[in-house]
Amino acid sequence: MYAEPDLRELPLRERKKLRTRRALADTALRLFTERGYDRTTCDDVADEVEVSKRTLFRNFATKEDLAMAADAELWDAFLDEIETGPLTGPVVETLRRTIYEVLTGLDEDWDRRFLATRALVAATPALHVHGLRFCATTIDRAVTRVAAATGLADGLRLRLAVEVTIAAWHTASLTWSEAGGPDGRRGLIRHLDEAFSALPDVLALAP
Amino acid sequence: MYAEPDLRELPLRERKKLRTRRALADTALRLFTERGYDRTTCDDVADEVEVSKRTLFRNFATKEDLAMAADAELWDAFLDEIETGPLTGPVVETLRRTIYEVLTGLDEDWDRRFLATRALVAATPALHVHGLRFCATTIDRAVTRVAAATGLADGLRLRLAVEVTIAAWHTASLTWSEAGGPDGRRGLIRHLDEAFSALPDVLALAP
DNA sequence: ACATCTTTTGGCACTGAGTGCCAAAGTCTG
DNA sequence: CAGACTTTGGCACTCAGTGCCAAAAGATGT
Repeated sequence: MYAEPDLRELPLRERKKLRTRRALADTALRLFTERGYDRTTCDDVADEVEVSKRTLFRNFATKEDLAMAADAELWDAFLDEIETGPLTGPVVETLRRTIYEVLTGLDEDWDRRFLATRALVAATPALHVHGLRFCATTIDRAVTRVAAATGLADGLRLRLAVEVTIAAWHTASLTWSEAGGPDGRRGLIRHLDEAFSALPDVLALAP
Repeated sequence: MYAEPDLRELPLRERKKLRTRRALADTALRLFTERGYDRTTCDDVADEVEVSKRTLFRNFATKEDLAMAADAELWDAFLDEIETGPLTGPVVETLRRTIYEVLTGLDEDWDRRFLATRALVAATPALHVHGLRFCATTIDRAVTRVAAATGLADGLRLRLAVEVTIAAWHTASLTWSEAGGPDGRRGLIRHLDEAFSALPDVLALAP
């Protein structure tokens, strides 16, 4: 569903639109990386793709969204999975499993783009925030979904569980990208394993 | 230090500047709440305070900062505390204690402003993100500081500890504000107690 | 192949956030 | 009160993002 079975089976119109969208995201990531996020305007990107600025902003609501398309793919897929898949067992464990499944189902090229995005974010304070945006809205929707599906009424505990999961994700993706993103998504999953297995002892962590 | 012993002891120039800053933040919070964040321009705020837009942006880097001045106060004080105070015992426990200390040391009026800010954020998707920004940059700086002070070299575990603390904070402040912010900061602290004491069992939370 | 309906695009003018610059005003020091 | 220093105002500017509508292009039925 998120792999890439979408190229030749769609009506021409949608195929073109999708191609434009990808060209925009790819070009943006490249230009932002080469010249810097702040020193690249949205017009630059639109020009390079030979598309009007208006079209760019119909595909991506903000410049940040344009830069973080890879993140959006991940979390969209995550929410899709959560809204359709089964939810049994401990919440944190379920969410963790879902992340793994989503990760392995993503586009071939996703690793590279995601890592490049991390580098870009690390170099761009203004973007730093928006990396969290996906996490935040995803948390909200995940909480709603999990509450509905499991009947867990304890809002505080449930939200805490989701937030802790995201904390683990966040930490893992950071350490992974700081290490240069070794071994693609398999490496990322290793860092996730590390983070999740570190969780139980975190409260006791002391100098 | 963050109470309010700053009114009559400062040179006139700084006193005025501080007053302008506060007027801007207060007026902004009021106008944003009354008319809505998106339907209030920065010029509106500047006009109301009878100050040029240029001055507004010398005091607050962005419109978001203007709206979330209360958050900034909290986290600035938190970082100050962390950079000067002692750091012994379990990291999460220390950070928790620091939050409590900072909370009790804040301005009289802080409760009201913070709660109003939460309501504003809840009503404004665009702001939703920036509430996390303080958390994020605070996490980074806190990690650095704690690492330096305790000699904890395990970046992953340390960051995880800080992130989990912030997750608890975030959850608590949300449930507190959703409950209408009962009992001011004492109520907030109760929610924090709840969140922190729920942490150990969160990994096992299941339907 | 053609007319028609629908979706997408381009281009333009506009709002609003945020910045650089410099002169004017205000504050501080002696 | 003079001169140093800081803050402010105002203007012109860049750039992100939007509303609008006409033109282009794909889809559909005959």
